[in-house]
Amino acid sequence: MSKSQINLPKTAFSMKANLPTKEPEILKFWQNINLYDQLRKSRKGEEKFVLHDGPPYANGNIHMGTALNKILKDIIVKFHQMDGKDSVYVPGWDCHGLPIEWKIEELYKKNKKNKNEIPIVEFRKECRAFAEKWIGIHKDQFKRLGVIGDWENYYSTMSYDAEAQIVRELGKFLKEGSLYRGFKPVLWSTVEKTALADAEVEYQDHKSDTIYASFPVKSSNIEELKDSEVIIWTTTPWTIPANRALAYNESLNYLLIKIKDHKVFKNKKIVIAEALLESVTKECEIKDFKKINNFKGKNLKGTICKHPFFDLGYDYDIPMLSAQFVTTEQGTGIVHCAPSHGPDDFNLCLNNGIKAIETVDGDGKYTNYVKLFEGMHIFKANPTVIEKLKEQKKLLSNGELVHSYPHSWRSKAPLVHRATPQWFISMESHELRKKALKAIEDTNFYPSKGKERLKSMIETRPDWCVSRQRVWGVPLPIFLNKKTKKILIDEDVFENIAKIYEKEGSDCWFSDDPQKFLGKNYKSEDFEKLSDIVEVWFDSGSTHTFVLEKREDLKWPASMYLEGSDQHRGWFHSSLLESCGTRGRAPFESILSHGFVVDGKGLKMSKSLGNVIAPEDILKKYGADILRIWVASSNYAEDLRIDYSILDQHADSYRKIRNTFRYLLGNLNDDFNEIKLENLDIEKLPELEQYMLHRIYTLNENFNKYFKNYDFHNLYKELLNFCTVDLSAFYFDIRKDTLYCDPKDSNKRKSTLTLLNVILDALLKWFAPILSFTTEEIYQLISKKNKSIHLQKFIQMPKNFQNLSLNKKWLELIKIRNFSNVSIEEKRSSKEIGSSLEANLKIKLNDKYRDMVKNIDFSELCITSNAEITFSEKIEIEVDTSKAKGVKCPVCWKINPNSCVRHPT
RNA sequence: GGGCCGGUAGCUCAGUUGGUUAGAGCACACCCUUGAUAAGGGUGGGGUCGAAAGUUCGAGUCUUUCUCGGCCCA
Repeated sequence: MSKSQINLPKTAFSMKANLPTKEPEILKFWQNINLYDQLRKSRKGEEKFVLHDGPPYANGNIHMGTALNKILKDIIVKFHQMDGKDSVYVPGWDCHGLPIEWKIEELYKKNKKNKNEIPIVEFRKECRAFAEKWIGIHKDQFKRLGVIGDWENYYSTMSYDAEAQIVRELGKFLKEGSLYRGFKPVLWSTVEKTALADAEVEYQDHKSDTIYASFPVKSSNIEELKDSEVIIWTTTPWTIPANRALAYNESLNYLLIKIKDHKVFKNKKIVIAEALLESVTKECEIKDFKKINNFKGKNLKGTICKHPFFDLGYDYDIPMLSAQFVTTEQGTGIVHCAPSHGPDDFNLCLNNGIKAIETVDGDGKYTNYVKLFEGMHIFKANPTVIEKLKEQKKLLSNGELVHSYPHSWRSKAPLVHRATPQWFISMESHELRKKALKAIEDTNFYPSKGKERLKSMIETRPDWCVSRQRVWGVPLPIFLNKKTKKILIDEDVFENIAKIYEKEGSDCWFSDDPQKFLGKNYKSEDFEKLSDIVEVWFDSGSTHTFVLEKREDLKWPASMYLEGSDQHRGWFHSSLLESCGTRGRAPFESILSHGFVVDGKGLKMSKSLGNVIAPEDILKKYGADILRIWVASSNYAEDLRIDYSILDQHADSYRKIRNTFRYLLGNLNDDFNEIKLENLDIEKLPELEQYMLHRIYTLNENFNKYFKNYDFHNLYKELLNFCTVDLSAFYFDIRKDTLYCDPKDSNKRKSTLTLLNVILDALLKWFAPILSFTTEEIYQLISKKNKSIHLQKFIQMPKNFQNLSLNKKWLELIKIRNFSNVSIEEKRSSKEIGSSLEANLKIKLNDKYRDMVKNIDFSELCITSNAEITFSEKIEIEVDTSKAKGVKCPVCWKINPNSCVRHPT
């Protein structure tokens, strides 16, 4: 007897994966066969699945979050493709905006160039080149992850047709009338006469005037307040003329006290927060007072006050509004709100129907909206304000304070918040909020909690400010009539501008004669051309218009938008508003949001913690398929943890899967035969094979169920368990004997090979969307047709694979097998036997099992040399193991008292 | 500081409307195998379900507080 008589597995599929070197070869293969084109051709005319790519910002190397996002997208796109749909993925990039502007400015500084001396058009060209460079880098990094898409025809928000379409979209809002001119406070330098971004601000110590001022109560739900005064504290007295409201905190306790010893406020009643009583009375030198009442902040609701300058013509109502930004750190627990001079104030007032106006001009002088102070510079106004307050007996106290205050990084001058003209899209004028909320109802969310998150943001958000005083972006296509100050609304003009941009891009807005854009019907001298640009969220919020609608290979609305959960505030949000405003519905049918990548302990990755893992490191050490397993096996509904120990575990699982494939290939000798499942004569197969078909059928059902819900971590787990539990530890182990030792023409062996073919086929397809590289490696080994695994479809499992009664029976048999294993293990640990083939089993079963085990050979099932069954009413299941006696067959290694029946010597 | 979401074995995850001693795979330990061999099989140990209090006959599941973490806003 020699080994030549047995059929040992033989395969070219190596045990060691070597992914970091093998994957790039597979990438080349995909490129050579033009996989993306083939994918499109293979599903021509089929139902489309369009996952519209949320454009990453073309700046800096990709990080784990980006990798997660792209891999998740790719997995979903591939799943739908294998499900038979035309599943199209067009990647895109977000290109305009401040971060790139800064990068170029930084370069200027290094080279001692002055931005202001460079023509805008030149500067913008450098921004464009910068973005282009990063698109190229990103593209290679994304491809390396195994992401398949139309990389040659990607989209970008700075392409000429994108810029043109953004103008058309804005034109729609302008025409409708929902895009209006309003005011919003921005950080402003009165020296440079310009707005500053947060990053251009330096904080330095500054000496400010401080005041405690009083606002008489006009009406209130609290009876005792009616002849009292509300006290506020501020470090910017010059904003008092712009006051429109007072803010309190619902959860604070407030006091009404009567002052007995103050020279001006003697016998007056004032309202302050209880927690600040001590500091206020001390600073205002109130020594003698009486607490009259205390009440919760929420009771202040509905209280109306009068402006301290009421008698000087400031005769409007000052409502008290609930706000969470009010704290007891300093002041009085009531904050004076000038919507034109603070972001908090602005938002609070806006939410309560009080809009900001232009109270201060670019030079820092009060405008004619401000009575008594018009033309005065705000930095010189404090003494006058204080004097007037004194005069009106509304000044409880004043002083000075040195504190940290924003200054310009250039001129070092102190900055102010100043309401500047901005352009807004109204949430109400054309029912945008209502439309958006309806659209959310019509959208599927994965996970479902995303719905509430987006909804609550839309419910409370203020009007959308779409203008920025910047350079690198799409110019707002707005002309103002110099005489009437009205916006020019003419579709022909918008279309003319769009046409020009399509040809030459939007740079010309800043350099060319305005007449070019106005066309023949208007004279440029009658109009002022705006130099604001569109905020970048409007750019990316419009991608559905210049990508989904414009491309023949896509569809509108998209089947899915998929991004990190931060994009509920970002791209999901802006796309929803843009689309609801212009098209009345969402540009997506579903939204999938994923959590953030955190380290192994759940902490966010940061340089200072030293817990950052770059995708590049993982690709080098493990390969993309391991990273893809990490994505598939993690629950994206929560934050996703990653560290090297987690990746090691996934690499172990990968090895298990790889060896499962290797067993299949080895026993098939790399000779795969596709089995026509519907022609399979199931009845003729051994029961074990029938049971395995049932398992495959069930698994496929679960697979489809999980896939429909985008529940990949459970899907992956089910596949992995199938490999380890059903195949490796059960079916493969049992059938080794048949595969190795039975004649090649035996029915049982042929049946087993049939199953191996079915299993290999199914596993390859089930795993292909996740293990894109490894399944391709295998597919190339067995198909030899130069076709990709990714062109295949999932297998439709015939209904007759399902056999519930057989399943029930085999669950019992497996239970008996487990009892046998425990019994064998006892003899093994007492050193009586080693291999299970050295064992004979005596299985005692309850009578009820009699029929069930009639045709079952437990020596085959438990991989022992012999197994006897007896029945009894008294027990359930009992197994005795004894050492097999006799001769070991040199072929099948079973021990027989006489010679082996299958392999006679 | 506010809003939202989350914390189940070393890891990745299950745990239905509250109902037996909380499950799976991996990892780990020990053993077997040497015809899947830098593989494969078997057995086993391991959890005060973030903490505390409460509701209940009964809580991983419901309520409150706290704590840790994440995202968004400020």
